[in-house]
Amino acid sequence: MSRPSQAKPTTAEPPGVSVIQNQAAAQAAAPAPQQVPQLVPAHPDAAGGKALPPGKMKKPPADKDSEEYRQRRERNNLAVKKSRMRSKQKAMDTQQRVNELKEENERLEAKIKLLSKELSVLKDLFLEHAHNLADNVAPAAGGAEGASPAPTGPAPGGQ
Amino acid sequence: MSRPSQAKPTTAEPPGVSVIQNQAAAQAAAPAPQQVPQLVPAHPDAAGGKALPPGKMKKPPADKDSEEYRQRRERNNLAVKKSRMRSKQKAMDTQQRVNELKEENERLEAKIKLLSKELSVLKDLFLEHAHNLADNVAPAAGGAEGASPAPTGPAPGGQ
DNA sequence: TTAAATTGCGCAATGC
DNA sequence: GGCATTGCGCAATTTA
Repeated sequence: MSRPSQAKPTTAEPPGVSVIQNQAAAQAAAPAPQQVPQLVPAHPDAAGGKALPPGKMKKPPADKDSEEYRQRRERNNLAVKKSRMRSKQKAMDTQQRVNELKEENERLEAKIKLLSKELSVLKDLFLEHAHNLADNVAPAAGGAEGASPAPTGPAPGGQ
Repeated sequence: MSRPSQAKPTTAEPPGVSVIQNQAAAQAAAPAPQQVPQLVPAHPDAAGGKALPPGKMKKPPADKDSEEYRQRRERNNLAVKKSRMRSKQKAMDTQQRVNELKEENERLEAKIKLLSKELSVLKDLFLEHAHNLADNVAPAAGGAEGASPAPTGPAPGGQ
């Protein structure tokens, strides 16, 4: 799970409240409040003059103590959480979709099987009838003409 | 791939207190050294005397300078990467599966449509033939011979 | 230009 | 004891 010391309500915390402050508060009773070691990376622009539209370089490295910095961080943390939740939800939805589609496919296959069977039966009937006609109408073959029902057809219709 | 030299300040924290720890992330492609304060919960054993099985408490606070610590971290980072890659791969596979199933679905539906049509045609032929029989056979009670229309069937080929 | 969303990454807790 | 998962925060990037 996550950090035990961090009380993380499912609902988003009110804007303007820092998580770090929450944690600090959580152990406020404990002595020796620690201070954040702050390392500020060198300003990127130190190297060469950027060829950008006049007037503005990149960004100042964002002071960590800045109120605005904390605010941005917190907003981003929120956004990240949201994004991740969505991502997970989407994954689950996709999985579910797979299941649904699988089911649907089985349904369709069953239907195909049924239709095929029906078709096969009808075709057999046709053939049988055709044979009967042939036997009755064109009795060219010498022999009994009235007795040749041809009981079972050859079962046409593959698939 | 190997970690760039990460200068982590020797922030030795007193046991039993939360502290903000620095974290650095750097990539070869995107060199952007970041020093990120991270919250570390207090050592759990700090509170009261724990009644645990003999001889073993939980863990020593894991010296961040320790060689073994760095090794563990690095291994874990590797494992995390691997796990995440798998996770993403799985998600993509699932998505692909959805696509395949959708395709299959369409195929099946088309087939059903075709079979239905064939069936419909055959049934119509049957009906038509039945009518013809009724028309030809009913009025003349004599024999069942005479004109037998029975045009050649459309010979619907399955598949 | 700014704010939100996404993405890669490391840390730590926890599961196995 | 070690790898695998998971939640989380930071920061760089991308998108709107």
